[in-house]
Amino acid sequence: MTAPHADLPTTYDAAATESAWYPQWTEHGVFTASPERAAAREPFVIVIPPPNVTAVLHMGHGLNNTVQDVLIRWRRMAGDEALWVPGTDHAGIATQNVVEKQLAAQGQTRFDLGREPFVQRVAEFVDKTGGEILNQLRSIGASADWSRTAYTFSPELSRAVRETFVRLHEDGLVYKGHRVIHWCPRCGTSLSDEEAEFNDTNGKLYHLRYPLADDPSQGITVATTRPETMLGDVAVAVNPDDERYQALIGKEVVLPLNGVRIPIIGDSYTDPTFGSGAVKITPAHDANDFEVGKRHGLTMPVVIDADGVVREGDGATGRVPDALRGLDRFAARKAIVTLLEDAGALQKIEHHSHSVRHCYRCDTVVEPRLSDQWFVRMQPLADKALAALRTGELRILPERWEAVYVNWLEGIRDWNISRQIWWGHRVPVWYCAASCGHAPIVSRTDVSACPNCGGTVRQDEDVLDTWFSSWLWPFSTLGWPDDTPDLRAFYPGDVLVTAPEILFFWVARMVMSGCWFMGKAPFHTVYLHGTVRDMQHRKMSKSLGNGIDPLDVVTLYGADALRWTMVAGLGLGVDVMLDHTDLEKSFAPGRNFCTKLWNIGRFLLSRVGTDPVAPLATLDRAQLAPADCWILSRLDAAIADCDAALGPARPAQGGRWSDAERSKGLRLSEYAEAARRFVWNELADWYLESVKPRLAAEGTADREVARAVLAHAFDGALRLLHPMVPFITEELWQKLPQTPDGAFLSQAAWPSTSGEYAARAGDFELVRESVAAIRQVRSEYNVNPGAWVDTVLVATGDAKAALELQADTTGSLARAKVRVETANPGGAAAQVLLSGGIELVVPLAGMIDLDKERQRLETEIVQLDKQLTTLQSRLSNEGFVAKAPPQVVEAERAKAADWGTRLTQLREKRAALGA
RNA sequence: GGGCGAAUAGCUCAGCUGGUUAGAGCACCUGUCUUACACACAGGGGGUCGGGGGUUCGAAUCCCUCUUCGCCCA
Repeated sequence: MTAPHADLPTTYDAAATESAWYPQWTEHGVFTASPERAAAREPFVIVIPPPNVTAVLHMGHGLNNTVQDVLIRWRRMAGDEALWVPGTDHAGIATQNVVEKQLAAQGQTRFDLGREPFVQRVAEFVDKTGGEILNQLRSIGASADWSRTAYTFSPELSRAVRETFVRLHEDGLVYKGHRVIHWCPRCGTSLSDEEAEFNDTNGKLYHLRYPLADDPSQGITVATTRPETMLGDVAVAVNPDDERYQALIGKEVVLPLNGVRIPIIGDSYTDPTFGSGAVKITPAHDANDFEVGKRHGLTMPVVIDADGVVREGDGATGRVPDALRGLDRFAARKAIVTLLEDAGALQKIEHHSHSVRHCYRCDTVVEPRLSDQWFVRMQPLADKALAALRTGELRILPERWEAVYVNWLEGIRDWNISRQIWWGHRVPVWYCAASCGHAPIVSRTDVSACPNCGGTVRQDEDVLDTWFSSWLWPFSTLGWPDDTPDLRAFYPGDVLVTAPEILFFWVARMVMSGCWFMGKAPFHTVYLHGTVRDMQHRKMSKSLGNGIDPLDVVTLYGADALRWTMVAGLGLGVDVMLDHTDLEKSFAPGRNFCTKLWNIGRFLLSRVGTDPVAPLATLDRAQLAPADCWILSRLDAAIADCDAALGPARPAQGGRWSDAERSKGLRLSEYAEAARRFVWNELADWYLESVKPRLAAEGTADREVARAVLAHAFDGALRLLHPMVPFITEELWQKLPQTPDGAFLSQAAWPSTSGEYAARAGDFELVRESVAAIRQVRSEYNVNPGAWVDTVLVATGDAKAALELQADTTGSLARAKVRVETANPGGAAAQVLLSGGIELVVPLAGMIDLDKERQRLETEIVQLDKQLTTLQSRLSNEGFVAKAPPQVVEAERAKAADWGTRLTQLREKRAALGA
């Protein structure tokens, strides 16, 4: 027999397939959404978490974007107008850092270039190297709508940022504040609370003794982790309820080293149980001290500058001894400790582990700094974001993150949005250079002259936090503030897929901005996936060197294998563990799955051929074999399982999640397993094997039925798998005889259940059970795998008829000559009791070991007897019968009857074998 | 320091509102190159559901407590 596709290689060539299909999809606009079409069907919208424009793809991106692609491909097939908006953000601090490093290599700083040329240089750098990650996403199959690629620093999105700033200012939510903020001396900018991350640090607690001004023989001891700030102390605070210190409130102490006299004050901020119970107050260098300072009207001398260097700043004249001036803050700490020790002011040093804020971009220890910054008043925004969750407009999966979200929003603090860098959206505020008295001008358009005096103006030097542009992403990418067709069709979106790390940075803020500016949350579901980790459960990172380059994986194993590995391992909120030292171990299962799928395809194409197959609907139902009904019912089950694992795609009613739906769906690993089980364990292991003889019977009507059912079942399998492994499924689908010319699996319909075959699936289950039992006997008796064995199935009635009809199938699957009888022939044989009273008899001439047979029966009898005893004691428990639901009692009774019958039969068999 | 969560087979995890003979994938053991696939097929072993109490006719599932981990926030 010459097979039409016999020339297909036995293993799948991922590289060739991937490079062939991706361009086909894009050329035919498969990924391009249309607002017009969205009028007639449900839109389904995902916006990408924009990677930094200079980022390169890592495993975290691989995971994140695979998940998004699975969802968007699923909904595209399901008939939604699917839109996945891709893009990047300009990553103010990170990108500026990169270019500054380049300059530093030439011995230059940005100040050598000046602001305009520097910004120009960064823009050129981004033009030249930026956005590469979007190309990399294509190589893992991302089906984003590239025609809508967005960038937070584009003119369009910049306009949205400016609109936002001005509108919030008009709403009274943007204001300029003077307070202690987080400052990164290395980046030279302020940071938001979220950008200043806590790191646990083994530090020291220094106990310093400050002598009383009017009696230096007495003093008060303060405990501090930052002795270098003592130069800027303006008070010592004690708790007013602390009896140890009450008498000292109102007295003055003298600061060692600079001789400044400062008061002892009472403030309940002081924790009597911490350290000595007295704390030094340095309002310019600690956010809490700043609040204390304000409450008590204290001065705020600055003794550390923007570079983290100790010197006399505002209000600090005479406070910094010559020996300390110009020292870096950490060098100054050492020097001051020595000086204090020499002065007898250092009482003791304790080990003290505490959390210290670090810059999330460069890991430098954050310096609290007193400065003027732009802030967003968050309370009104947070209220709306909380309401969105509470009303069910928004849900977060896994649900436990909802508590974290609520907790953060309830303790919301104002957001410092100004950054003292150059790469970013400049604050749209102008000041009259002539100081004519005109208030700062907050404007949507550039201002060139003071509206009051007509004099020149200067624009605020600061730029805005990058997150201040990305929090607009779900609508700025659709054209906002203009009322565009895209915005009308695609806002609000559906699902946001990201990692828990940016729940506050980005997700919560997007909800706020969406609710505030658009009146609706930007999505109904937040899906927070796990983290990619190595085998020691460490996060993959460049610095640890434990990363895996997704592009290496694509080269070695294919994009589909990468995607499969991600999705199959992705329980809800569960981390994905990968071995960076052994890619084979990590990705072989994905590749193996693809190979399996490929070989099913090869088999099908070689045996089914390319001749047209009858559509399933045209087949005479009476012609369907039991195996046909079985596999079609299994396909139904797989479809139902996949749907249940993935969906619902959106809330059923009124855009609000009901309690029943709220936690449902997005179980990607369950989806993967349901599809895998169907393809591998049902279609390949059973149906395909059972259908071989039928396909070999050239020219028969039954062959045509088998061809049609097999082609249909595989078609369904490919559809179910496509969102996960798009390349190989498209390649195989294109080869199926029933695939229409010019169609793409990427656009084919997601399958739906027929519900038609389940009732007739049971007959083939008899075969499966028989075959499994025969194989087990063969294995136990070490029957030569190639040898055919005689077997007898003992059954009556419908079961007998069904087994007779399928005797050949059973035989070919089990390598057995199968007879079906109404009575047990007896004699020396291996005997197995199947369900429904059916018996399997395998008379292995000369091989039967009676002891072994007795042992097998005995083992089963003992087990069943034990279980039946437990069951019967439950049934004889009056409490159980009286209080358990009737259907439960009924089910247990039926089970007991069933087990009882079986136990009797087993005992009869054993008796027949003799003692 | 405050809050949230998790502990189920060697590993990663399912097991929803209490009633199954406690499951899956991978790993492991045995056999097999059976003409789609050894990146495979067939068979098999493996868990007193972290410890201790309690509620209940009945607990992996609910409550308390202890232990150990993780995450978020200050």
